[in-house]
Amino acid sequence: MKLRDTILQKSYELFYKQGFHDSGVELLAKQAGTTKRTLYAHFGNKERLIEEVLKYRHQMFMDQLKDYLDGFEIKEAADVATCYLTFLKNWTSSEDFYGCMFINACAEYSDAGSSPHQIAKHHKTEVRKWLFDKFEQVGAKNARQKSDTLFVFGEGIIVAAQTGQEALKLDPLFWQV
Amino acid sequence: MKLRDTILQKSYELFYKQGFHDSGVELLAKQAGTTKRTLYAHFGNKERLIEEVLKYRHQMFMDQLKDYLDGFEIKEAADVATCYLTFLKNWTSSEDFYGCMFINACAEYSDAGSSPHQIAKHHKTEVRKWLFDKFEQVGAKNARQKSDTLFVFGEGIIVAAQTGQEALKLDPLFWQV
DNA sequence: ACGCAAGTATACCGAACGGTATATACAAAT
DNA sequence: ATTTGTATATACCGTTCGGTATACTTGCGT
Repeated sequence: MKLRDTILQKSYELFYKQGFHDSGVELLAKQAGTTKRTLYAHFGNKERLIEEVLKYRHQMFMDQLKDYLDGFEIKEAADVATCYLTFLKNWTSSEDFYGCMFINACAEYSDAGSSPHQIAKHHKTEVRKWLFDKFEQVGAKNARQKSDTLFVFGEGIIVAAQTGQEALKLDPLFWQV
Repeated sequence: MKLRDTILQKSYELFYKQGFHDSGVELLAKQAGTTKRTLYAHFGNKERLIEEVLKYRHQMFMDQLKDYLDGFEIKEAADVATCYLTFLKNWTSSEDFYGCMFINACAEYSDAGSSPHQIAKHHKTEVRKWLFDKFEQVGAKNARQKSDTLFVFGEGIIVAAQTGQEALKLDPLFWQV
């Protein structure tokens, strides 16, 4: 694997676990098995590294989501919802779950003009769009309302898991309009 | 107003806008119109200040929620949901909204054993409990399921707003079981 | 065999970090 | 009138931050 990709991946892991401000460049380089000098040769500065890591994570997430959905037969609206929710369930209950990196990025970079915030917003917009397309593909009525409701609910599930809320009793049909 | 309370309030504002790691003690003191020496005399260290600020915010939030609900006549389950959702709507669309401070705290302190994380978890648990009580008070069926569904949905609305998702078309009856 | 790019190692920069020390000002309480 | 508590101002501690400079080594294509 290219060193650049190693830096990206290891930086992703550290940023995800420790947050952006709390992850120093010295440590980032060490985790990638390289030095600050090389890291700066590849990314220029920390801000650019963060941007690249977020784009890397976005691609990873969308690929995982698509791959997961390919394993199911999606025939109607209910399938989209259950599939997306089980995907999130698997993720949020996994060992190394520390919330959504993009939500975390917005928490650390509240300025809507900052690049981490913008990239995070873009990611969420893409997910929302993707859900809408899925509902449209199965010919669901009120696709926009269904997808937005499912999206918001998904965001809630992610955050509830991050804040340690367990044994949530949820209405399995909430998304039906 | 006591200086200690001024420090608490100003620290709350700075932490909320800039995050915890990015807010230095020097600046925190300056914003409160005092010095580091005095700040440390009151709170001992930054970690304790963060804890106090989070507890301060928790109290503020619960009070606001209760005050808001007192302005409505809650007769049935639907009233609880619409009231909570409009409360969130007002908040998330306000000028100085930078997400939920407790979610942000969990983003910066992913370690579940850290005090910011624990206080945040406690806060969410209290809100969840509060919603459950409200549904019970109006004699709603499946109060637990209703309250948890509403809670998760609320979390999603907060985060969706923070990540810049606009014009969400939501099913207004999602919470009905 | 050679040149050149890529990576390594290490020392260093100025600035900011959390935290402390010392010494002073001032108002209220006794 | 003196004590006491609270706040002030300022200088400083060691450490870490993001970022840079210099010099050395390695691997690969020609």
